[in-house]
Amino acid sequence: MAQKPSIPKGTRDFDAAEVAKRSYIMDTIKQQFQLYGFQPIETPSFENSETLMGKYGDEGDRLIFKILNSGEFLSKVSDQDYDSKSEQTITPKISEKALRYDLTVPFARYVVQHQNEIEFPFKRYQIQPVWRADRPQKGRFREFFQCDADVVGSDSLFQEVEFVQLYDAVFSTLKLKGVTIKINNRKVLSGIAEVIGAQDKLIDFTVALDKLDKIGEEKVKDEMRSKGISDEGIEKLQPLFGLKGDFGTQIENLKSILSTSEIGLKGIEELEFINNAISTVKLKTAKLQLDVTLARGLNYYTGAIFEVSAPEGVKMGSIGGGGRYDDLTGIFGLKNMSGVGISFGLDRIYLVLEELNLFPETIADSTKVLFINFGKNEAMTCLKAVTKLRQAGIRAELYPDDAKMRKQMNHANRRNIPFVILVGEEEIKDEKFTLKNMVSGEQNKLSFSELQATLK
RNA sequence: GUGGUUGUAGCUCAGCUGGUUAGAGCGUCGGUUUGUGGUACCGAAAGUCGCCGGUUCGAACCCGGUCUUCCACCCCA
Repeated sequence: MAQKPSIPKGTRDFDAAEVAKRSYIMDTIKQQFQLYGFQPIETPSFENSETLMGKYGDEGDRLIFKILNSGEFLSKVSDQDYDSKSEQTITPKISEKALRYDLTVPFARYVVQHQNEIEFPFKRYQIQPVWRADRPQKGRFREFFQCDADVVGSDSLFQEVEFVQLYDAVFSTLKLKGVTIKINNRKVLSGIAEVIGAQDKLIDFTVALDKLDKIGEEKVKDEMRSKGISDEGIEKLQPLFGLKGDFGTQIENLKSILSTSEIGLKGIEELEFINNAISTVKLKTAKLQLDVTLARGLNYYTGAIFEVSAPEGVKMGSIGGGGRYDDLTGIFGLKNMSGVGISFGLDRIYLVLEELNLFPETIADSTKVLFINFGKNEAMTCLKAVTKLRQAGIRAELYPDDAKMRKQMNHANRRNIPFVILVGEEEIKDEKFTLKNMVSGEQNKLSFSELQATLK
């Protein structure tokens, strides 16, 4: 046997059942997006490198798939650059395009590029694959789908409120109960950094803080020290590590910690507004939780930060994330355009639904009736009937070969086709069809109109 | 990018401290049953033991490299 073909690391093939389950999730998300007034757009799978590079930090640049130029691209590299063997020097000279890494940056590019045609505030959704040159592991692939909804052109916090509702609506519709929508605010994090005298180390500080529940208080402090945050600053953080309780209690504690920070108090005010609004309209099944250690996300979040974690007991990274980014389009030259958005991780939601057995049984609808093939003449009669049934909207097919009955019946079984029809010499003579129910085993000789009525 | 792990028939996996013709279950194909499936019984086909190299009289098994799988770290959906 020849060497078996394969697909690249971190990619997958999907069979019919998997496609059906994925569509079920996608359709649910799409339906809610539309219900909330978002319009679909699509962007190319690859962008100009400069659109993507530098938008996700150094770590992100490493994970972007670069596309090699066409033609004699090496001849454009000078001997000096070539000899340098420096990836950073050579890559831009041999690669001018890259696969999209997420949907947010291409969206920002889209908004800037089409700013004169867009009616603001602009609400769009986008469901497309993205690629990351990451090492695969649980719930992490090199090709995966993101389902994003974003609004640009409005500072209103009602947008944040609606996104919390949208998360709740989608997961409730998917019957995925007990998800936690974690929320934080970049301004609160900035305020804390300010209070401890580490404004300039905001990213290092937040990345360390984010690991609190994973590596524990002491190691977080170690990491902060190693990044150059002073001991007295870390001392001031102490109340933060013990921050517990419901939304309101945490808010009150934060107010005293941040009492001297204008920006911190602004962040608290925003969180309070969102929480109050959600308390008023109520969520169906999700929980909204304030998590001051939540600091993930990209360098461009400026206000709210969201992350959705799977119900307790399911080992899975976040199944959604998002936030407010005041300045994203600024990178592409369009100022004063605030945006906020969220993303659903389709592939991870799939794994969670699978693990909890939450997919409906009936999503994979296949052929309803299979005509058994007894030979050319009989098959011709069947073909006419198949054609008419299809015109009536009934999924019907004819077994293409006059194989042994056992084989044909087995085929119907394996594909879960609920009915077969047998047409032999006798049926042709009587102008009847023998319909067999593959579940009960019962069978009847019917006229075509009776047949059609039964299958309808 | 770092560390660990996995690879044997179409699928899931056995295979002892290296030792003759590498096994099982499921599936496939054929038969019992030439127009009646799911059950049962009988039989058959099917593997360069991931790939390349090394050690050895002898390698699925030991060693090195490489690819792949899965897991953790970094980071993230």
